[in-house]
Amino acid sequence: MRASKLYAPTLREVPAEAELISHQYMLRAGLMRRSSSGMYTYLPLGLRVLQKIETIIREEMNAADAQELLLPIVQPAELWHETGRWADYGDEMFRLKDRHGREFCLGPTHEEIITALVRLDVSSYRQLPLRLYQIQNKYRDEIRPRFGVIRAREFIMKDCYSFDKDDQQANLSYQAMYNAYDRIFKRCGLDAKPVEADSGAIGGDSTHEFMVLGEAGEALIVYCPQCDYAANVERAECKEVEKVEEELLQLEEIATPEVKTIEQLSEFLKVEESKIIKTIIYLADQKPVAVLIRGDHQANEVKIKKYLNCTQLELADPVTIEEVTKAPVGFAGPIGLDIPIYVDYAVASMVNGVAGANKVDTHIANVNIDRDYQAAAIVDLRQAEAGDQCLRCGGNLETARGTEVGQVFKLGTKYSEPLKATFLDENGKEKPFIMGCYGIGVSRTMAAIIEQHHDQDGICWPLSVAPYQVIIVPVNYKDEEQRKVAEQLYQSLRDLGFEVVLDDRLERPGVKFKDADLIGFPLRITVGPRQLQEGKVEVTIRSTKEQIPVSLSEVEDWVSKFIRG
RNA sequence: CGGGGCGUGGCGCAGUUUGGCUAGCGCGCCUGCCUUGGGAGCAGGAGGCCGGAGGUUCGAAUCCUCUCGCCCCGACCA
Repeated sequence: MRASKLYAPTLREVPAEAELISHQYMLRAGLMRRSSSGMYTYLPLGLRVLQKIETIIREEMNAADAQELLLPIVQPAELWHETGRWADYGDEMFRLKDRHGREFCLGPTHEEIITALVRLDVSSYRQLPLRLYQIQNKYRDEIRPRFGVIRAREFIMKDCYSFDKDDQQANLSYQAMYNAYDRIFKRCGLDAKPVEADSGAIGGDSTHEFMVLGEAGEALIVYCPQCDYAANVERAECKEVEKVEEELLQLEEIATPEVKTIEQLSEFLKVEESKIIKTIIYLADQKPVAVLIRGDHQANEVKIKKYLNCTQLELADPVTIEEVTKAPVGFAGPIGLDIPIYVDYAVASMVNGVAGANKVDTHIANVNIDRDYQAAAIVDLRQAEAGDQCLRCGGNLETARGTEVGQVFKLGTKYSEPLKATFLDENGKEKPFIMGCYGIGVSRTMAAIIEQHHDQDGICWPLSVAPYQVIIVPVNYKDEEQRKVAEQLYQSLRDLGFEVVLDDRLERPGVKFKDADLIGFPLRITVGPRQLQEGKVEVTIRSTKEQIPVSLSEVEDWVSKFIRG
């Protein structure tokens, strides 16, 4: 490709819309442009990167015995009614009607439609295991799209679904995908860490997320530096805490005018936040419940939701709180509450804690479980944090941020049962498929790669996903000798099957170097008067900025060795 | 949905508070000269319904009302 004809409009300045490095570089390097909030056009260079990533995914999926197909983007509402997700998905689903008034959605995911397909055509255990995947656009009307392609409303995803006859076989599918993901991300040059995760609305009992660690990440994870335990904080379990043996003191009301937050209370009473009981009133499927968390801990709504087995969980509004506690917001406490009280382990082990008195401007000291209030249950309800003990080895957990690039789920029969997708087993017995689903955010992976491979000058693409492998830059394209050498090299490298751009623009060298760095070609071959005198050109490795003079007769070999090893 | 901010040429911005005459600047773009190892220089030029609608006024980018779009924080979601 000749740079003079390449549609890669680079920008010198950072567009105001971009905050993340990856987002900025994707715009500046001319990989993509925004069309509307959360929707992007991929320009030729961006598309080439996507295709490289997709090729890696296809190779590994095929190697794991998955077969590619292509499902429709527009899906009928009926299928979603069968699983109940037409209602559950809520505003995040893009919905539309055809001219007859029939309802459809733009697929946010494809479990329903693939299960409906397989139930038609697969009826015997002999046809299993079956693993099917596609690379497709997905649509989710995110409440707030952000970070460019990382949280977009239209995005590209590889999704794979496995159908097995029993748990044992399903575990093999899960493991095969898990291993394939490891290889895929490695080949993309990504350092992706598998972490235990919560299964969320998709459902299922076991799941791992593949996280690319970095400041830009939206998810918080905890990991153990001593063993290989790693989990999303939403999922990470916290240990039961042993009760301190201490004398129970008498309840004592304390006037705390205008003291409403844990921080203020700790300051006011000169008491550590860990001695304070935080009483949070939630509405779980519209019914009020109280959750007790230690003052210095964070409530984990995913855990709460899961334990209560409710579909909706939200903080109660001030009116409800006053109704339930008979006090304004800020003075809720467990004593005398007549709604179910769910107590976190850490609170259950507290002795003589401080809590709200359910009375305006008042708190109570020396609150103790069982003696002063009854728990509906004592469970793990808080968010894990740095310094917590590792459940596996007892080490001290650390936290990190991560971007989720892939997730693997064991679904069980969550979809096959309601959709009546069954087969006959060896004994002629009808059984629902044991399913799994496995996603990779392809467009997001591109951004994640940039997050991990860039410097102040631009992107440093790993060879495996670079839009082109080499750029040839004649310092002065008008110079006859430089042009001749550059053109010859361009020809011979392309003949050898390399992906090459020739920068034939009549720009000054600085402009061409800046663009080459920004776009991030792994190799740059500079054809300039200095080296040419000695019959050489200069090869620059983008990632290290290393400059190597190579004689003209050896360039092809050098490049070949670098790229093909 | 709540809070905050922004919409002025392709990109980045000034001008808006205190209305005023041809709406500016930098970058990019076009033409010519010149230059060619890290975003050169000189000269000339193209390009703007000031997001949109309505209103106030002799006069609106500027004031008022409504509306649309975009970004950030949060709630949300995986």
